[in-house]
Amino acid sequence: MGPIKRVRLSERVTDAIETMIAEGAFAPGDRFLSENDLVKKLEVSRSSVREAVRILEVRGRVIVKHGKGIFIAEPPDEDRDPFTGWLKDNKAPIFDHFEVRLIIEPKAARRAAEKADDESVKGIEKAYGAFLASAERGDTAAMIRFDGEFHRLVAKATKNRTLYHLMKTMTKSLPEGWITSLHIPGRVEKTLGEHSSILDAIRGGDPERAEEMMTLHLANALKDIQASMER
Amino acid sequence: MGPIKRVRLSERVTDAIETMIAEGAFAPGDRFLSENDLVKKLEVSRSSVREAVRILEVRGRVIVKHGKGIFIAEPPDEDRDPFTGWLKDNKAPIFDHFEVRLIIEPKAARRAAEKADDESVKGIEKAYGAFLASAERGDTAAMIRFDGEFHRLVAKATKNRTLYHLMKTMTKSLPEGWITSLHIPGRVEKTLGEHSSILDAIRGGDPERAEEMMTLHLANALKDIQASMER
DNA sequence: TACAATCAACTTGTCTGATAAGAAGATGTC
DNA sequence: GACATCTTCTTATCAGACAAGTTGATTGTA
Repeated sequence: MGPIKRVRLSERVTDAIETMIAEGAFAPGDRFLSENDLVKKLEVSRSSVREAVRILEVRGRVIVKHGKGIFIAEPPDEDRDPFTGWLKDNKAPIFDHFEVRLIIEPKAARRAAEKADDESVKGIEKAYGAFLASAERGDTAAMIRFDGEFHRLVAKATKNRTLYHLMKTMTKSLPEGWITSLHIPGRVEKTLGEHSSILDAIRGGDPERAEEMMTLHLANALKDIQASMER
Repeated sequence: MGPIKRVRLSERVTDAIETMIAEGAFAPGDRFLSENDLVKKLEVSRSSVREAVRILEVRGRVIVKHGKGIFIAEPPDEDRDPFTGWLKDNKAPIFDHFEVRLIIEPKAARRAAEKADDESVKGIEKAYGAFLASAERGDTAAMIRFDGEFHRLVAKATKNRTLYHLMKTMTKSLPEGWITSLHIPGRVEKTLGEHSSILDAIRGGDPERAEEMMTLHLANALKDIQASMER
């Protein structure tokens, strides 16, 4: 074990406050504890509290108003960045999103079938299982999560970390429409079947089929989304 | 005119410090003035200075080290997304980088040949011309820039903004090795020839050839880099 | 001389206690 | 009821102290 990291008191106060907020006792817009309350509660000096509050203010977690108090800020649009940020700001047309994924993912599946080791396969199986379980209890939010996880792990199995991180970004900022796609009648069942085929191909080391199945999967999903949008 | 905005002293100190940094007397990594120096220079209390420094630290402009001082931070790599950030932090292996680009870019070139309008073609021609001019005067830095520009504009010509922004991210954070690739004897001339072929195919609306030429271009570049690394 | 321990002088980190100033409700006067 | 004042919250700033990390010079010793 290395030397323990000395952490500033003011930062521990920051953590403490963030924890309090995360615990849910305060809603955005609410007044938070005053500086003096925090001094008493956390038993630190006012300087430390003030520096902690400054930090949280810059981070956009609270808003401080002279004479009035400390207020909980609106939850910041998490994770701002050009690519991710752009995707979120512009609600990337779902067409564009699919066109890119239809280019990348079949090849990713191919490479995965060529290179995946036991551990990678196990991970993908687990994501598939989690998706299945979520589907059985009708938990759409969880399904979205594990669908993304499935695709990310396929990318990861290629051992190409650039590819993996790219897929991570793409699956974590999906365009509108994707969210509702799992509500399309039959889409969940098809997804399960298609994922299963992809998984089989990767497990069996069949690059050709892996690529083909991934293409099919994405093309089917796109087709269903298009159809549901036309109604 | 409305009521003037009361601005906290600590924020004015923040501005003052940022101005000092912007004026260029301090380079990234340099030690900045100490808290006491700032107290004397700006004639404010140490609390205000400390809060200002806290703000700048959270914003990533300075790094504070206990017992050592305040240091100018590396200019924040604007464009931070998990993907961009990861690329920069991890110096993506050049192999991974090329594998991904070999997947994406030929298809991008194909789509560009299908969809490019006159304006897009003109932009690509311009980037090609700028690369050529840079090559003639041996300006490698400019060549790298216009090479990236060429590839970005091809992606842009597809009208797929997701694809464009993705390519922007990739061409703006190139792995080690890329920079030196243009120093490989003959590489510049080959690049010019290959770019020219790609441009012709896009201009002529020949998707098949555009895809093929882009594949060739990237494969050749990779081959040369590999060869030069083995020496 | 070479080397190690000690010391002195910086630095940032934290605490205490004071005053200034904004905000808002209570209070008193008209 | 309308309005100015007062009180009591709040945050903002100040001043001065001491703790603790870092570094380089000084000193002591072999």
